[in-house]
Amino acid sequence: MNDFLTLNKQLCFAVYETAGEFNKLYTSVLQPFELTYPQYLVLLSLWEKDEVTMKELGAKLNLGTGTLTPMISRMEANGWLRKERSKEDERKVFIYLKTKARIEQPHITKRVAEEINLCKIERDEYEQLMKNLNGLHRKLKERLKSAGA
Amino acid sequence: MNDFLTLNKQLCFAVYETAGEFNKLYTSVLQPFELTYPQYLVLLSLWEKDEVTMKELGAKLNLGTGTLTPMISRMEANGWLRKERSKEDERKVFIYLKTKARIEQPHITKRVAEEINLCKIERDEYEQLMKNLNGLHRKLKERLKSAGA
DNA sequence: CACGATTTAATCGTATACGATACAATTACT
DNA sequence: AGTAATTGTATCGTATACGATTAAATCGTG
Repeated sequence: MNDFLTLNKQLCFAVYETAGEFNKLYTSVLQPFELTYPQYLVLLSLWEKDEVTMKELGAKLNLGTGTLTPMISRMEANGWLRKERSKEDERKVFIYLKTKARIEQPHITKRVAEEINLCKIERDEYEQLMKNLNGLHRKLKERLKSAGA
Repeated sequence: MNDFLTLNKQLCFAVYETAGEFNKLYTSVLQPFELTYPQYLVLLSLWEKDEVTMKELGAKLNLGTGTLTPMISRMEANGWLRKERSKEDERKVFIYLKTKARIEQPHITKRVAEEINLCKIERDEYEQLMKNLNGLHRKLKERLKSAGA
């Protein structure tokens, strides 16, 4: 007599494999721009609000410096943005988008929108998922915080 | 005038960061068992159906051999399972759980259940998310398939 | 039987992702 | 003024995750 839920009934696995599919879908769209999926998320954040510190960007994307520092360095090497250490507080590093990111934005946005449209996700389905995922995300975050993790 | 959706309204980012939170939550629970989150998903699959081939396991978890082969090798080295090449078809490698995985199952399952219960996810919220995520996952997979990816 | 096509697993190189640690800079306190 | 505490970034080691490639094994066809 098994007392485990099957893999297919685990919410964590549903999120895990959906995240994996999103990764594959975006990777295929972004490859011609020589961007990875997480780098695209960085650009999304910076297109919305440029000139932020590494700390602020990390908080926005929920990523530690172990992930963010090498990623930003790669994006700088590829000409998307530049880093500049603050004169006022030398602990802080500011991120600035370069013109390449500005120029490519409409192209990238258009291609991504086309691809997402082709998935035929209904608007109410989208909104309900957003609402439910945000609720779930909040609960997980609160549980992690109160566990002292 | 910006024509992009903000990061916080992107479904892909909601999935991305929720997956990240699940990873952190499970990692903290599984660390005492010296298991990682993806390894736990492997065990979940094998507890449900043991004695499968690498191909079958990869299909179940939606993972390629570049990810699965080293992961299974690490789990073999840590005593969770063993690999055995088929005599009938030497291309195939079978995976068998070892007693350690059987013995530890109730302990792991109990700890995970406790932790998930502490997240206070309502049953209807859970079921609605599962339904919606499975629908989304199917659409993404179909789009990837028809794009020849 | 030989050979091409296909299948399965392994390997490789690259990019995250994480937690721990180190270091430099700033802030707070005595 | 000196020192401890805190902050912010970088580095390190390990574990995925992916797509491309390689190698061995099997299958199908002539």
